[in-house]
Amino acid sequence: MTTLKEREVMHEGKEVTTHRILVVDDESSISDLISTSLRFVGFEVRTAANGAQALQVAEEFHPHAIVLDVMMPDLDGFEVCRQLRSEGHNVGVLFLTAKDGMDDKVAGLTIGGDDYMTKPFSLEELVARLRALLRRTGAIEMSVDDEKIRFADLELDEGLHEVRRAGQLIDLSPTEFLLLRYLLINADRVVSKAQILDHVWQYDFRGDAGIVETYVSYLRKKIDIFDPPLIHTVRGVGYRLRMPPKK
Amino acid sequence: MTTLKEREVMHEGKEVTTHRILVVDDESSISDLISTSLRFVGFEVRTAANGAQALQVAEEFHPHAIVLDVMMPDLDGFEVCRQLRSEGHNVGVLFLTAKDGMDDKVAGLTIGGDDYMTKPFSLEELVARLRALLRRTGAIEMSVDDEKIRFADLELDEGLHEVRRAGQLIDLSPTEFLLLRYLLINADRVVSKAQILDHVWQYDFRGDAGIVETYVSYLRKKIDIFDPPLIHTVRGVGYRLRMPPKK
DNA sequence: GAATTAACTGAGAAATCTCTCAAGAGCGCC
DNA sequence: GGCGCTCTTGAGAGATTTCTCAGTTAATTC
Repeated sequence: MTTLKEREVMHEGKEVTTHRILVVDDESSISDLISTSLRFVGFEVRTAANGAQALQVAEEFHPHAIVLDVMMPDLDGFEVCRQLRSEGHNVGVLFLTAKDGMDDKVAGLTIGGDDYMTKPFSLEELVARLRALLRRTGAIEMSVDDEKIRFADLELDEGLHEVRRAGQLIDLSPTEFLLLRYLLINADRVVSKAQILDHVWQYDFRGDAGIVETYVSYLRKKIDIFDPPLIHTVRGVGYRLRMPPKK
Repeated sequence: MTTLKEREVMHEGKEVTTHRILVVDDESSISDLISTSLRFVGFEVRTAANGAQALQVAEEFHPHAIVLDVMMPDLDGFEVCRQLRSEGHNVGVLFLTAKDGMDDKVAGLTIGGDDYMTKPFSLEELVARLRALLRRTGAIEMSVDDEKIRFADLELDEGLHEVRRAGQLIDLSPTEFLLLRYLLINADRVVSKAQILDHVWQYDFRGDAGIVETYVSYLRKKIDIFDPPLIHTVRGVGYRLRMPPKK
């Protein structure tokens, strides 16, 4: 998962701002998972284990965005958010909610530039949503073109959530979309099925890598019926998006 | 197996950083095997026999990467990793897992720049993966060119997992790839079949050296149908990659 | 040059990996 | 609840890879 790094390389020469993200969750396994992931794609990350601490850290860290668990022992996420806002922190928040129980309270979370995801989530999606949030709240300025990932005649638009091959619109399921996105971000590089599983599927997925094969198969039927085929298997290693090699 | 040394020679004049690797495994036979191997290719190695000790050693040794057995009597590998990360050690981890029994827990191991291998593994592969990990986590800065090993008109690209002879792409099986890599790393030097067996095959392989002959034969059919032949037999001793001697 | 030893190669069995398909579970929507 | 859609899982066919073995060829020794 090297999204930001990728962009840094693509834009070499340009100055690249590193964005500060505050991750707030009382389960350390979750906040570790998230912060490791975000650090790796190039964000600067600070963590807090509860609401009070979150307010404290935000004070001096001035994050560009916050990943905030709704359910916490002391202040809940909503309260933390309210206090921050009232103190003038105008920061985008990506709420994390448990799957069930509070569908009602969740309504209204996205009215500002904010967003929310239910646990468990996929790390690919977390990064994508976080980046979208930074864009909406103005922390990142991006041209429309920056929202597109291109490879050969394949084009994935994150903003529009659209995929085109040779200009032709292709309808993908959410998982297919994430999978293709991951392959595109790692274009030309071999990614193992384990990597795909870890990044594209929800972090608590306990099935085996067979599902990746199935989805690659779906994807091929949708985007690789064109010429040339772009998804290549590297036997015993993984998959790779590439132009067919000039033999 | 002298990869790093090789590079040091290639880059003579340049200062070469030695990387610190922490090896953590409770079976001393394994950690000896690994640490001997890594020391030989030029890393600085420290070992720990359990999780608690690993944390302790990491504290003062500040490794660039950790080779970490998942299954250990006290803290398991995941926990060790979590504690390290939460203490701010931003270090890449190469997890070692037993072949069976924990396919489920394996999910999540490749988050960030991390990677994992199942026991038993091949030492060649361990080194290759470890180097890839150092590259990904930024502990080594490498140009794209450093990922290529060249000899004559033969070119092996580790990042792309590709081999070309005279510019022409050649498809190799995983074992063939590792074997060629080993020969390339030791270009111009004679390597015995025993050495090849020890480095390229899994460390618990119990077959005889005949298999090396078979694989050299496969390799010749794929890369040495060109002129000049590069894989030469040194009768009674081993094999050697070289330009044919001008008689 | 005959005997001996080492290396090469082809064939085939076994193991592994990949792809595809299809049945079934889960979910949201009407 | 019923319907349609997506996702999951498992099974089986097919392809590739790995390994062993044995006959053949090549090099070395005497």
